[in-house]
Amino acid sequence: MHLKLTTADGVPIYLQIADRIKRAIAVGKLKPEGPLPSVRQLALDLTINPNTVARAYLELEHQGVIYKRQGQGTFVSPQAVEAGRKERAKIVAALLEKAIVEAAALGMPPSEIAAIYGQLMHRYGLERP
Amino acid sequence: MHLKLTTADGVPIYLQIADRIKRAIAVGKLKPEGPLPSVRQLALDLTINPNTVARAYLELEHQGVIYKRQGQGTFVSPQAVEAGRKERAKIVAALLEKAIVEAAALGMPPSEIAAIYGQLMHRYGLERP
DNA sequence: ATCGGTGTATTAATTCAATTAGTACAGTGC
DNA sequence: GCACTGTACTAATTGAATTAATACACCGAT
Repeated sequence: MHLKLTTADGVPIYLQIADRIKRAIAVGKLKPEGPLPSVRQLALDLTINPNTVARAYLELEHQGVIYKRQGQGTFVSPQAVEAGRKERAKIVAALLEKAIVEAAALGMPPSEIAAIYGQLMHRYGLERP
Repeated sequence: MHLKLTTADGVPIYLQIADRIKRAIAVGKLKPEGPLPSVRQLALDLTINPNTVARAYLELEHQGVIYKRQGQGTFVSPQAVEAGRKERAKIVAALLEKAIVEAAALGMPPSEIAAIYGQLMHRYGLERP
């Protein structure tokens, strides 16, 4: 488990850890049911506090990407990939909802919301095939 | 100019002031080219620091809702209503962009983004006529 | 049972941004 | 020059986020 952390470029350590692990799973470096380094071990490697690693793991557990067995260790969840997909959907839905609720609160007509949405999707090349 | 401020329900004073003034304009209580209370006067009324009022005015100026004449005072911009509309669009666009950029970064296919968007618009009854 | 491993809980130190205020400065017009 | 306008700069306060210290609780093998 070789993680490279950029010391404080603004992104919290625990989020960096969580992100690296999710990528490792997506790429296949970490396989379902495979063990993650222990909280203490990873903390030693990175010269940080065990609690910081624990927090990263907690984040991942909430996302359903990993699970823990008390006294034994932490493992990649069998449905890690699918869980990652659902988590993505949740994040995006929350952001979209925020925008839509704000628009509605400001009295913006649906047609205008749709127009802005369409422009943005187009700008980022996200046309439907 | 009677503003009622709920002391620290979490919303910053300067934002509350800006909001009240925008509503006053929208409702017609403040008319284009009409004067706003001076920074000092309003600060006295509200028993707060002039700089706090100034900050609220700065916010509104950035949004094109008011303008200042040095040494004379602050006035409602002629295009205040239209400016308010544009400001709304900017806010909503920024929020939507955040969501779309995040979705793209997470590798979510456009069809899925569109699906979530559609669901949300439907949930909030924002169908196009 | 106890040892060496696992994760957890509680609390505190630190840092950082946001908010507000104190105070002194600068422009305008009578 | 006086009385009014907004402005600049600095500092106090607060509150949330992040990280760490340290002590606790669980598991499995010896």
